[in-house]
Amino acid sequence: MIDKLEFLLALAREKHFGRAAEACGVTQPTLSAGVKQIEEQMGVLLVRRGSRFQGFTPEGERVLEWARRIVGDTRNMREEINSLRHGLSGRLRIAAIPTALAMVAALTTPYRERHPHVQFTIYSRTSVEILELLENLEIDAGITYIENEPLGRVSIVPLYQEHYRLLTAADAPLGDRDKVTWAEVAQVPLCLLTPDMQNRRIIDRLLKSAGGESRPTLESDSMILLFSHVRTGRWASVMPAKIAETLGLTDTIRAIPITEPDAVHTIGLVVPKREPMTPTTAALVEEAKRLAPMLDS
Amino acid sequence: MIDKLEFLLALAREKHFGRAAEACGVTQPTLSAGVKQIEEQMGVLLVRRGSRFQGFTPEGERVLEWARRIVGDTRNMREEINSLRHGLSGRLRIAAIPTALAMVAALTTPYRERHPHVQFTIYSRTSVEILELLENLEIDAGITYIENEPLGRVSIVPLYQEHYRLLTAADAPLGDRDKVTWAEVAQVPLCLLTPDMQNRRIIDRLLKSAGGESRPTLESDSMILLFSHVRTGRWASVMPAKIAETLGLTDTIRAIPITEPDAVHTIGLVVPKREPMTPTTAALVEEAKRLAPMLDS
DNA sequence: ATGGGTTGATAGATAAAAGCTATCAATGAT
DNA sequence: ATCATTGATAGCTTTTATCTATCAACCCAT
Repeated sequence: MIDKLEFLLALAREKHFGRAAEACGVTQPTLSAGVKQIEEQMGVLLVRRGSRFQGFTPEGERVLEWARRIVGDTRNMREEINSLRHGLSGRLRIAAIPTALAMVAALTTPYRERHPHVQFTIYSRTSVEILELLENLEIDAGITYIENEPLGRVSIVPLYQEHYRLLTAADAPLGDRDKVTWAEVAQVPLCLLTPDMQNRRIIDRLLKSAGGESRPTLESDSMILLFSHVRTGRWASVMPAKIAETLGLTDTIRAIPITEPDAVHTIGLVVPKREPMTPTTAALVEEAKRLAPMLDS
Repeated sequence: MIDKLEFLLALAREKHFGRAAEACGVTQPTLSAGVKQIEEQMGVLLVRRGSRFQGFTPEGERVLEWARRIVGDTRNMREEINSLRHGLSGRLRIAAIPTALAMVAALTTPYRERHPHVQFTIYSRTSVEILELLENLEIDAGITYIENEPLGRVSIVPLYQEHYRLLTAADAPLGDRDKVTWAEVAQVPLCLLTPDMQNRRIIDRLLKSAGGESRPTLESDSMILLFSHVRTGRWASVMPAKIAETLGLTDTIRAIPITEPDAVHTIGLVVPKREPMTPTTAALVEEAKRLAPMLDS
């Protein structure tokens, strides 16, 4: 029965019987039969079909919601019992927005000290994708912007505020300043993240409200790429302070605080709201709470 | 898998492989195999055995906790989908303490007006039993004392305060009074519930703190029996006002308010704390909230 | 229109599992 | 010592799950 519910979850993610089957490690007829069996047990059609997958019926959406919970709890049970025997172990799957990647190490390093048998998988994803992954139980925790998160579905631990820096060569325009305003930054050609990233949209908004406009000369979804360009001394970029510091400043490249406003958005750890959590996730939340006061200096 | 978890729940209730199997509608070897299979999947012994059932291991207790949740959610899912198709239907199982039985009709009657296809099963149980039944998913709701309930496990809707009455013949001692004190009541020989009932223990406490002692001339676990004795005119009893009024007063039998203190304990509806609730249970909670202000007059 | 490519359903065979009956071994009580 | 209770085990049967192979509907591009 629980396996069948997993079929349903896979189908919701993949929106395709064949791929869902593959993801579950069964053949397509098996998955089809499984879905049909749930439908018979419930006495309702759950999937809208018509020679191809066309989404779920309203009843299907409800069953899906329950399935997420039931399947999730089953996994949590397994993990908890495992932890009782072997201490914390298993794999912790975390997704973070690119600008937060640099601080993940601040979380994983002390975690690993305490629980050496836990393994990590870290994904770099957009904030929207992170929420989807959380929904679908594909990750255990996300690190992302915590403003306007749908409370009730997730638990949140605030970690730090994003302070922005203008990264530029010391001999470039504005390169000699101790601080700059967003209005000034708007005059400089920038390397920025692609517009599907929330960080980029935030920067766009800040530039716009300072009377400027966002016309980046270069876009990428990789912070490394942006930084490597800045490092040549010929490009400039805007990055959160945390990642700018981590990437390492040379004497020729400066990270200049941008003010008015100084900090706007908060980054936090986001985990599925479910009591009790898995022991590994609970430990991560503990670690985040421990870490938070040390970050926001 | 879920069936196996149900085996475990049955075993926890029945504390006996044979009876648990019967309750699940399978044979004893089948249930034994099911339990063993979960143990293998978890990699831990869950049940302490030794030629007979000896309870659960610590891991077993944890699995049991999860099993309750998972099995409960599965049932809730089924019921919710059913409701989407047929409107509210099914059976609502409620247990109430004896002194609250009289007011159950105030809940079920308007409920039935709104949802005619829902059937009821009402049990008369002690407050302790009610909590056990709730734990084991054997009832959907309880009506009991809500003081010192373990919050977190259950949701509570207060319904009314218990006001006590001395039931006695008009021509018996105290029979002519408009109100009496607990100290005075302590002087009268009474018919009371058996000491396993919380109501009795409450009355004992009230009598004791008024300097009296509880030496009932007659004990029973049935309110009907107590009342029928009072009705002969030769016995007296202490009952909550609600049930005294419902049982019907004659001109020879009076229900005299007992003061100092007047009311102490609150009766409420208690349902498993789980979001979302089954639609039938949610509707019952609604009904209780609607009813509560009308009761406490 | 028509043919190739995709998608999910169906049929038939086989393997896996779940369940039953019958029986046994261990334990406790009389 | 004997008997009753309780849960485990063995052997067999039925049911369920899954696979491979194939089909029908549909989409799209020519």
